[in-house]
Amino acid sequence: MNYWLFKSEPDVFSIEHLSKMKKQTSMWDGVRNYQARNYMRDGTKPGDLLFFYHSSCPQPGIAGIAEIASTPYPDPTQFNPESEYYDPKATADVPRWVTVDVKLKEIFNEIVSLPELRANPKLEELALLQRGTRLSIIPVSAAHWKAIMAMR
DNA sequence: GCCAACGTTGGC
DNA sequence: GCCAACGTTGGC
Repeated sequence: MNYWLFKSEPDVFSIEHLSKMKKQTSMWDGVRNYQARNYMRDGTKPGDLLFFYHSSCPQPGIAGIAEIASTPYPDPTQFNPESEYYDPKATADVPRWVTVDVKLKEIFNEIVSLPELRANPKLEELALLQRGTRLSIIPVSAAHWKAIMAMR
């Protein structure tokens, strides 16, 4: 069982959006970075847990928890010319991007904010907090997961 | 394969 | 809106 952190801009898709979806489950589409895709394609398994992180917003931080609810499959938006995630170089035979379904597990009463995360000495090596990390899919160790769960 | 120019991310 | 730090693109 692995732990992850998935980033999303709440203006586009927030944990509140996820809570209103049918079965509180949604496809996590639009990942268009190779390293993030590789984590998603090669790393995520049904039952894995993820922190739902809100970025590029007034209060950046971890808003709650979701569960990986499918195996990875081709992201349909890459084939849709109407989508902002359309990739003309992707074909049905050779898809380039993948997605997984995620299911809501818990919304934190209060966001565990980025400054709080930075202030926790146990999280010094958390990949999210390293200089230059911009990945939207980031692995989280069991120890880091536990430390963050204690902060909510 | 190199690298300059450009685009994106994301905190502030 | 600014800017640092990446990633991508494309000419050569």
